[in-house]
Amino acid sequence: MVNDPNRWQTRPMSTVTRTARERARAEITQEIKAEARRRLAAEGAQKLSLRQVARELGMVSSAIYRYFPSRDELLTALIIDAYEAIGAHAAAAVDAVPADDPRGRWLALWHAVRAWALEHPHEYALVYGTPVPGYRAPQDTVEPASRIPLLMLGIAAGGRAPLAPPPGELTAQADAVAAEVAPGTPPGVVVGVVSAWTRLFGLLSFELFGHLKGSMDPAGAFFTYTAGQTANELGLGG
Amino acid sequence: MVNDPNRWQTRPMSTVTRTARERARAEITQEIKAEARRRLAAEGAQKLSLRQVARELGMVSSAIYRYFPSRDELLTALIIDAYEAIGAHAAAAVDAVPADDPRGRWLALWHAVRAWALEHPHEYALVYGTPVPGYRAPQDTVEPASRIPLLMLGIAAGGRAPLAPPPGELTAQADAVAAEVAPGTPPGVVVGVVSAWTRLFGLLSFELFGHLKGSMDPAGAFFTYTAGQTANELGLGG
DNA sequence: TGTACATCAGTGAACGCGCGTTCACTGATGTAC
DNA sequence: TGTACATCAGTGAACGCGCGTTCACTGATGTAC
Repeated sequence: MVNDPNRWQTRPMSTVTRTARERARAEITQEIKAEARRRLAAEGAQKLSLRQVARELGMVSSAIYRYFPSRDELLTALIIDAYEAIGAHAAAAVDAVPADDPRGRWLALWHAVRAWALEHPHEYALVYGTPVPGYRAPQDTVEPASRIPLLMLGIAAGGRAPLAPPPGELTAQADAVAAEVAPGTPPGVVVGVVSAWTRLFGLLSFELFGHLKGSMDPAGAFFTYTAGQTANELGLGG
Repeated sequence: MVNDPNRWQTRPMSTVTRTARERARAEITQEIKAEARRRLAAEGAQKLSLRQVARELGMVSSAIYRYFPSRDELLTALIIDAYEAIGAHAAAAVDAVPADDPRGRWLALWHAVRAWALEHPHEYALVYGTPVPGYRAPQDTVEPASRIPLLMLGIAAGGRAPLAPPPGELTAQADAVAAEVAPGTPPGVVVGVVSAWTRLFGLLSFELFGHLKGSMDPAGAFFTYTAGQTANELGLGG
C-alpha cells in the first residue's frame, strides 16, 4: 500500500466497508493536503516543507512519509487537486446556465475560473505559473489539466460562427487534436478555442502576477470585455 | 558606494576617467550576473544561491557582498537586465523593418520576443512566471517592464482600424493610461494593445510552461497565426 | 615625485538555521483460525 | 469468541547537506598634500 502511487487519491470504496484504519488514513491524508495548501498560501510552493506541515499538524516530520513518499509526490497531489478544483468550479458554473444559452455558459466559465484564481492565487500559481524546476509533471496530471479546455470546446461547438479555416499547417494540428478529443470539430473551432483558452489564462496570469499594474488594474472590466470578445469570435452571439 | 542601491547598474561614466578599481568592479559585477544567469538556466530562480555563484567564480561567498548587499538585490538586477534584454531585442527587430510597414514591424516584434523567450526560458520565467514569494519588485523594475507594451503601442498607433470604442468603464481606464503614456491615443487602440500584449505573453507562457503539449505543440504555427490575428484586429493591414 | 592616510576587495571562520530522508523502535489495529 | 500473528501509524534520533549573512582581518589601490 505504501508503494501504491495513487493512494493519496480519493478511492471509490464503500464507506461502510472501510476499517477504522482506512478511515483515519483517508482523513489524515486530507488534513496533510489541507495544511500543505495553507502553507502554500502563506509562503508559496517553493517554501513548502514537509517538516513545517508536520509541525503544524502536531506530527513528527517522518510520519508524513506514511502518507506521501516524498515532497514531490505531495506537490503532485496538490497540483492534481488544484486542476480538479478549477475544473469542478467551472463545470458547476457552466451547468448553472441553460444549455440553450451558450454565450451565457461561456461567460459563466470565464468568470468562474477567474473567481477561483483570485481566491486561490497560490494554487493557481502552482499549476499555471513557473513549473517547479526539476519537477516533471507525471501523466496523472494531464487529464485534470484538460478539463477547462474541454469544457470550452463543448460550449464553442454550439456556436454558429463563420470561422475562417486557419492556414494549412495549423489545420493539420487542429485536426489531430479534434480527432483525439472531439472528432468532427472543424479546425476553426479548435483553433479558436485554444486561442481563447490561452487568452483566459494569459490574462489571469498577468492580473495575478502584477503585470497589469499601471494599465488595466483593477482588471475586472478588461476581463469581462475580453470574455465577451472571445465569445463573439466563436460565434456565441448575444 | 556600497549603500548605493543602483551601483550594480551600468553607470554612464567616461571610460577614460575610470580607475582600475572602478573597471574591475564593473567587470566583476557583470561576471557575477553572468554566472548567476547560468545558474538560473541550470536550476531555476529559487535555487539560485550566492554561495554557488561565488564558488563557480572562484571567490569566497562573502565576497559577493561587496557587489550585492543581498540575494534579493542580485535577483532584482537580473530581473531588470532581463526586461531590458527583451526590450532591446524587440526594439532592434522593429527598427530593422521600415517604419512605413507597421504590420511588418508588429510581426517582427512578436517573433523577436518569442525567439528571446525560447533562448532564455529561465530569464523569461524570472520576469513573467510566478513572482518570487516575499520578493517585492522595486520601482526600478516598472520602467524596463513597460518597454514592450510601449513599443506595441507605438506601432499600433499607425494602424487605421475601425476600432469600436470599448464599454465606458474600460474607456476610462484606457484614457488614464493614454494620458500618462501617449496622450491622444484613442481608447480602442489602448485596449487593443493591452489585449495583444497579454495574448503575446499568455501564449509564450503556455508554450514555455508546457501547457500546449497535447494541443498546439510545437507552437510555431499557432504563434504566427495569433500574431497575424492581432495585427488584423489593430488595423495593421497586410 | 614621494609619502601618509583612507578606501576598498577579498579572505576565512563562524553563527544559526531548516531542510528531506532514513531507520530501528513501540504500540495499536486488523485478520485468520 | 478468543488467541496468535501480521500489518501499519507514529516516534525520536540521526545523517548530511547547503544556505544567507556577519565579522575582524590583510593587503592592494587611490588620493591629498
